[in-house]
Amino acid sequence: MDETLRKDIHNSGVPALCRACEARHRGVCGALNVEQLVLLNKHSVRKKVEPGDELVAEEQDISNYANVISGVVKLTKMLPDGRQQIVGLQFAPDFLGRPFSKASKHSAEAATEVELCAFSKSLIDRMIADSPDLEHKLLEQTLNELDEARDWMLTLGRKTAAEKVASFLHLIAVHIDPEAQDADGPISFDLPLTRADIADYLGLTIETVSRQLTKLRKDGVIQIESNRHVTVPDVLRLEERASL
Amino acid sequence: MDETLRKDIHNSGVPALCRACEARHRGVCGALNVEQLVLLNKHSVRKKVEPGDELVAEEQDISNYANVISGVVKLTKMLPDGRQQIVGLQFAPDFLGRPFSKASKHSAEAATEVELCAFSKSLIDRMIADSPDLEHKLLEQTLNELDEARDWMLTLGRKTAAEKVASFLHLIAVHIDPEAQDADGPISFDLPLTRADIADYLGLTIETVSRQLTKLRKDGVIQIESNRHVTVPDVLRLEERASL
DNA sequence: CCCTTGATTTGACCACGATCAAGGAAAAGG
DNA sequence: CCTTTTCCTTGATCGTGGTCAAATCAAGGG
Repeated sequence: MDETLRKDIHNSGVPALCRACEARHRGVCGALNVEQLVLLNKHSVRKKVEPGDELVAEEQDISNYANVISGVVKLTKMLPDGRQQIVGLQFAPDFLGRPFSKASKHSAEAATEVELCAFSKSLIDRMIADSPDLEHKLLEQTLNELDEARDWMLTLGRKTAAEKVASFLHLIAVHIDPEAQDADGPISFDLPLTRADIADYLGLTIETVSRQLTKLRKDGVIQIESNRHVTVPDVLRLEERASL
Repeated sequence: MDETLRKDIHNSGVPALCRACEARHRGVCGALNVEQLVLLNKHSVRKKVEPGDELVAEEQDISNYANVISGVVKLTKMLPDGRQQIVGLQFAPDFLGRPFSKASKHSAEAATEVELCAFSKSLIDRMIADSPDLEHKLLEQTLNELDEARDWMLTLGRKTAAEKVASFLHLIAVHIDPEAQDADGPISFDLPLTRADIADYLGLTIETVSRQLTKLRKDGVIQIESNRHVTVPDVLRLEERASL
């Protein structure tokens, strides 16, 4: 009783769109009070973008930030001659943007269909300046991204192709279903990336990715249906293959 | 006149050790007021550690943070079977530590002789909690480290051995002498890492690193004296070799 | 239904970087 | 000083993963 009442009070004034939004619960918006939420909501817009759509180009000036509501965004970097590397994946409810810097150091592109909640950089920058809670939340997310980036450096620098592909599948499995970490039942999910994207994420070619997936399938570590849907009967076996 | 007077006032009360400290000017201590500086100084201790000394072990609980005063610290991760990857290098006046997490996700080891200014985690954590400026500074450093990590992922995933070694030399050159970025005169420096460390940073073997250094030397891109001292006559040529 | 288009798989071959092995050079210790 | 140890270089050979090429599969569109 009291419980529900308090919840109502707490939600009163919260913009409708925010109420069910993951960004409000686990993302940066969780650091905002009702007043700030209303203000931000007034200047934000929901967008749906298609796979392949570019959100921010490398070196481009940033005018907007966004929260990922659903889907997967890939952050990529390119060498002058065109070789490409995916340097990060952002899932809901990650914050998308680079505070305190005018230009982005990498490009951001929708890997799947993506829903965004976009808002102006200047407004957030102002809110950051006078809301320590928001800055704290950003620091936490950034530290987590740094940890993930460094984990991935180990994968890129020292693992074999077979281990890289297994590591990738494990990473996706865990991100799609955080419970999968230590579940012993089978888990299954759709790959959010094409073979070409997977190759760019792992520093491999698509042929090698394909061959290693086939190998995992033939060895019974995974099942693949229609190229995108993957089932992992035993996460522990996958982890072994990934040298985790 | 007025200038120097103000400076005196500004420095009055500042602990002697901090006055000439880089961490105070470019590092996190720059975000502290005199009072905080005095408090921190009272609970901090300068240490000198030798190359190879381990500062923080992987998975170990963290009880201390530190500023790097001089020298280079390498952050490393290891696979169960012993393969190792350096996931970051910290130079003065970088902050060393992982706020908001009990255990470290990587090990930290002195690559050269290193001077540290160490202080207790709990004190800093409390100072962070009520000093938005400090948290802001930490966020900035973390964002920069994230950018660097992602830059390096491109190097690890997509560059050839030759390009990796050139990229490493360029990175060190720029870190030792930030002006080197666009200088056209020759620059020279001591390598802070052994061949083995360079290999671990680049995801290569020491043999390959050695061969590529020899190649760069024979091609006149660099000169090497007594294995550690490197001279780069033309930074632009090095950048070309690094595919920057 | 067939044709087009793009994504994925598979095969044959090759090269880059790893591995194995030895020798040389520089620093450390007696 | 010479010895020992560590670090670095160089050479010979091997194998993983890249390259090139073709076949197969899946999804729309006419």
